[in-house]
Amino acid sequence: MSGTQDRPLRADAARNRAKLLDAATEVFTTRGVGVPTEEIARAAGVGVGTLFRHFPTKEALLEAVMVRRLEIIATGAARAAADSEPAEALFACFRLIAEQSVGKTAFAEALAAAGVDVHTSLRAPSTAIRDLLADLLHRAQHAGTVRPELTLPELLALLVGANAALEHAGPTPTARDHILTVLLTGLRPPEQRA
Amino acid sequence: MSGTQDRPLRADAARNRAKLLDAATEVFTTRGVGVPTEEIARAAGVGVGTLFRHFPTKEALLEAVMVRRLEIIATGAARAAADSEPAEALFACFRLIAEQSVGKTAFAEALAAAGVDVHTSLRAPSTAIRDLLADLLHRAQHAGTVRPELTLPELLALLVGANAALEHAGPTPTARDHILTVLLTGLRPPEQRA
Amino acid sequence: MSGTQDRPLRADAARNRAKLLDAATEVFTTRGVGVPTEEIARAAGVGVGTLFRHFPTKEALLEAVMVRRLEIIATGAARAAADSEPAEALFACFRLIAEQSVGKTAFAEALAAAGVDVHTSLRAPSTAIRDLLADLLHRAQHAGTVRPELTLPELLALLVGANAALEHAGPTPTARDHILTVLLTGLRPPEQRA
Amino acid sequence: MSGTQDRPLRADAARNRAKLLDAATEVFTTRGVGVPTEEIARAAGVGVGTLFRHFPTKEALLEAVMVRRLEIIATGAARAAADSEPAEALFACFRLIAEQSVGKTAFAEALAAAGVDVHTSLRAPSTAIRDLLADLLHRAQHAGTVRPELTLPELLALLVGANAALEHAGPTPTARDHILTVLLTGLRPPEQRA
DNA sequence: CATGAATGAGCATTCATTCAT
DNA sequence: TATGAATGAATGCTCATTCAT
Repeated sequence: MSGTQDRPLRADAARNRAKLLDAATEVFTTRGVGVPTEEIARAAGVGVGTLFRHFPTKEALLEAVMVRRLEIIATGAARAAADSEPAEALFACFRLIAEQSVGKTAFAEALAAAGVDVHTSLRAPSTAIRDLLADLLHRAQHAGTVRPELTLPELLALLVGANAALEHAGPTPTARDHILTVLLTGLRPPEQRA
Repeated sequence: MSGTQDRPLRADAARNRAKLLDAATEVFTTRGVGVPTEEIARAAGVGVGTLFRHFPTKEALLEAVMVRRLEIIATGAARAAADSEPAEALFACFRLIAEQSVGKTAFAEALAAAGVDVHTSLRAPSTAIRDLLADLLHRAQHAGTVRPELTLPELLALLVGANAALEHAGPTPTARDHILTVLLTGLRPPEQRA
Repeated sequence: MSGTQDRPLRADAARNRAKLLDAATEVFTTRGVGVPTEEIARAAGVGVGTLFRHFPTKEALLEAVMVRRLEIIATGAARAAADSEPAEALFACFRLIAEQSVGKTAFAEALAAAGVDVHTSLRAPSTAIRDLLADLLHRAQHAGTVRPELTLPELLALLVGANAALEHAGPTPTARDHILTVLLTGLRPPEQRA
Repeated sequence: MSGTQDRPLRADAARNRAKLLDAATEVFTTRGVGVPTEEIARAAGVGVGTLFRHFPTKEALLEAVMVRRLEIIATGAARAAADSEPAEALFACFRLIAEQSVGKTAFAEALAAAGVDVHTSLRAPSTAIRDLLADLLHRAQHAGTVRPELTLPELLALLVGANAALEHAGPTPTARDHILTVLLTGLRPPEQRA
């Protein structure tokens, strides 16, 4: 269930991998993708060597960070899809993505890639999300709660846009609400009202 | 009226400056901000030395590129504001910004900065845009054609979002239209219809 | 007791640091302060990266070289002061400095700085030297073996001058002796004779 | 009378040459030999192009500056030699050189070169000085007013040393006097007194 | 296996010198 | 002829990646 099957991974090695992933997420998020690998290693409390043992490349590390985020989103999105009616679930997805992407335009780019090419390890989770959204979109359109002319790629683009807008809006809840309201209202067909 | 008063600039020097600005815009846009300065110089058909004579720093060059974009937007936005009623003008601004920002998340960040700090030379044009949008927003809200609870920062965030969404959507006109429609419809107050 | 407390430094790292210091001393001395850092790295048999890991700046490297020289001088001067009577000790200092400064006007400048500002790490050893010389000067003047009107700054200037003269005189022992004799005789008060 | 015979040099060209020489002397002296050529051109109130028309190389300019200094010294030294008895004339030379060399160890190096190789244009004036000093030295030694064992190279080295010492001592007249007194006294033979 | 020192290609920037205006 | 813009080799420094300890 967790990607490629390497041998089980010794307890401490697994711990280090996790520490690295956490540190990388934190550091990439707050200080950008430009930070030296050494910083990340330091933040994780390990040496660079260890970092490179777990992730053969800086890019691989970045990828792993993104995979994890995508998995969280996929899980959340699946839950939302099960619990609510389609348009509400879509709303929930916008929120989820926005939350997972705080401070992370670079991440949006990755999500963006969901529509096109991606590094292999991103394929699985992003396809999952994509399929789920496709399903929600169709169902909502059938239910007449989302504009019928919207295509999946357009919806993905809007998700990326939502992410960017919320990232730029900062943490104020009111602002975030207003922005999401605009987007969500816009998604509904003309004869509907929120 | 246009910043620091340098001497008029010799004909060829001006030509080179322009070539550099064009090349930088192109290269930064298509290949990101990470490209070596030498690439840009080469693309402009000049030596690195020339680049640095005109822009003392890579950052300064980036800034100049952004200033130019902001100025184009400001001009276009002003024209739109004069020609149409407020909500339509706002619509026009979304388009303008999206067009000027093709392939340019970094640029969106700059626009974003319109709301916060900026390098001095970005101040003027971004303030101009900001003021114009503030005016349009107020007028549209008075006219009842835009949701009354929206604030200027929120509108700016939505602009950034629109930019990101359109950038990700690619050049297909239909997709772009659908996306803008969603956003614009969402901006209108509940009792209005597009 | 020797400045900033870094961790003990791994064996090979220490070896490289030493190699760098030696190479830098040699290269700076024979070819001037203008040599590219790469030359120094090559001379030390390491990569540039290593050089910059040990000394964050070219200037820092130069400083380290000077600190070492000053420390050697300080040690030797202290020994001389303990062993001989003041005027003789002063004589010994002139020699010491001249030996440590072969081919090194830049170094003289550093010593010069003993009288004025200096980078922090040069402070300690240069102050030590300065204090020692101050003491020797006073004692010699009390003993009536050095001109009473001479001040410490003047003595330092003469040291710098001795250094320059000997550097220019080259290695011939006779010439060096003659020069030192002139200087030392000059230091004695009128009613004394060498 | 002024080195290589180029065609007479138009009035304004001559003026520019002079301005450049003055500016270079000033700038090299106060800010070191490292200053960009453009600075010097600016200080002279001309363009770089003009600088390079007059002096084909930065080094050539530096050389010209030194030649002029050497000529001044040579002239002064000649006058001193004519006016006073040998030891006094030597004293005068030390002063002269020190004055011409304010802030200029680099210059001392050049003078130093008087004893060895030199760029061709420095040959003439430095030889003149050298010959003059040789003559003064011999006469003084015959008169018994300078140590008999001193050779010309040693005297030159002492001049360089004097220059360095005075440069380091700064402008205070007392200090300069004390230093010169030490040196001059040291030059006298044991049985003499100042 | 972890560590952190070593490596060196890569990059921004400077500056002596040339050449179009 | 004077000007100052253009040139590009050279330099100090960084950072992903490797490897000895």
